[in-house]
Amino acid sequence: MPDDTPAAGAKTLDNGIRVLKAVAAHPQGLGVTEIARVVGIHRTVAYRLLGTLTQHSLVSLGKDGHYRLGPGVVELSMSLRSDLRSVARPHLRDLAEATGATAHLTILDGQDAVSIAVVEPGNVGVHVAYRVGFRHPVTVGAAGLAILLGRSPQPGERAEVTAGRGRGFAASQGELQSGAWGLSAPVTGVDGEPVASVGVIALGPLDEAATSSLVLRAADCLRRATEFT
Amino acid sequence: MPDDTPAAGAKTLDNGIRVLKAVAAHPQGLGVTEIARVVGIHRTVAYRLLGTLTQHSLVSLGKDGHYRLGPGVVELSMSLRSDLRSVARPHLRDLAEATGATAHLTILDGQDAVSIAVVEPGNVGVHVAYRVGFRHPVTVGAAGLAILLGRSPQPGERAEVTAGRGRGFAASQGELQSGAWGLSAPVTGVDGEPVASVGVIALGPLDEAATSSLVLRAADCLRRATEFT
DNA sequence: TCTCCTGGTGCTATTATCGCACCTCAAGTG
DNA sequence: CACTTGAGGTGCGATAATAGCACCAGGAGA
Repeated sequence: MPDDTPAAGAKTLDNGIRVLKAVAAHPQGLGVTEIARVVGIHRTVAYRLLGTLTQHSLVSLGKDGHYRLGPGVVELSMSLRSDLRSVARPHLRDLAEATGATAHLTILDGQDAVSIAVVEPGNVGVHVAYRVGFRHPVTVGAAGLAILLGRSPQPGERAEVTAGRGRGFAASQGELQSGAWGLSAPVTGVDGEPVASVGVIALGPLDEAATSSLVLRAADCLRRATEFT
Repeated sequence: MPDDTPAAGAKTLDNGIRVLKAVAAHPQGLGVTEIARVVGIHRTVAYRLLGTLTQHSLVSLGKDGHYRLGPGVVELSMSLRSDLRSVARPHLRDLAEATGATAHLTILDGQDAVSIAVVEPGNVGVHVAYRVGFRHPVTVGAAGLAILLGRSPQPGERAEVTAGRGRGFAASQGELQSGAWGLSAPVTGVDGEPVASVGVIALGPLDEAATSSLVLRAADCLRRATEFT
């Protein structure tokens, strides 16, 4: 279902990554034969690939003969944007506590927006559970739109982007999840290029005036905190 | 330095993963030539590999021509032990709040222990920053020792393991980090096999009686919460 | 017992990969 | 300004790694 990419430069690596993603997509574990069928490769090929992946702890073989994702992947993801993320975490925490909503840091990847850090408020009983690694089109939802705010105006862009550019933040309601309200602001890098966006998600309408000032302040802190790198 | 593994089943995949890890190890970004030198492969090989990795969003090419880790890796790590992790998070949060120390969930990978979830207390000014994905020998530190508690007695095991088996938890002091005190308990799976350990890390001596009961209770909750899977 | 499906393993034809030569471009350097 | 040096990027052939076959072993179920 994912990865209908026709071909890649390195076939073996490509197959290996597809195997890895197949394993990741099935938390309950997959056998060699199943993996081969899902990925569309020969059983023995999958076998070898899994061996290599196992050596790197990217997958691990359970006693039931099923492969599951291994601890190596979190070691990798650790260092992704560790600068941005570690800098962002305290600000996200403050943001979450102050607004009582789920705060998140989202970056751009191609045509998608991907959340890379989420902090949920501790003092609120019910809140939006926003997952780290959640991927969605950048043109949908406040988090994505905020990143587009940081870019120079594009022909054919959504009206919300053009409108939000003056305000400095983007707001959305129910675009990614019905009932969820979002408000995000862009974080630009040293050269003014869009890097990411910070924002909050709540289960109901947000006080735009109060929330936006908090979000904008967090975005500003992040921008200044990362401009030394 | 890492990965002195002589050979793996699939050479191309192996090289690709090495490239990925090399990129991960240098958050400031690496050029093609540098990557090739670090990994020990030809420049053009690295080039192709990076192309494939880029297609899968595992790495991304910045405007400065440097490759950095891409968002795809967090998507992968999302689903690692998502059952255990999502179940554990609220318990870790409780543990962190109750003890005022950093709570963590650690799993076994070969001869190493790897932390896969960490919750830091919110109401304490200074606390131990324990990183997700931190890897260390399983025979060092309370987190690793606790996992060994869950296993059947091994010849030559550390005295602390044998001693701790009666109490049901392991404690250590300054093994991984001088000044850090740890206390962990094993989480066993349905078949009694060691799955992981939960514990806390603090900057000073822990009240063993009070802390251990909290940690043991968290471990018990986890054990029961995961036995349906 | 027999069958069927699974995991696992040598082995060779074939195919993907490696590494060379080559090009472009930008930054130093005389 | 010409020259050098080092970077990224690309086409192509020989070679080496891989794909897929045949085959073995074991467990579940009929």
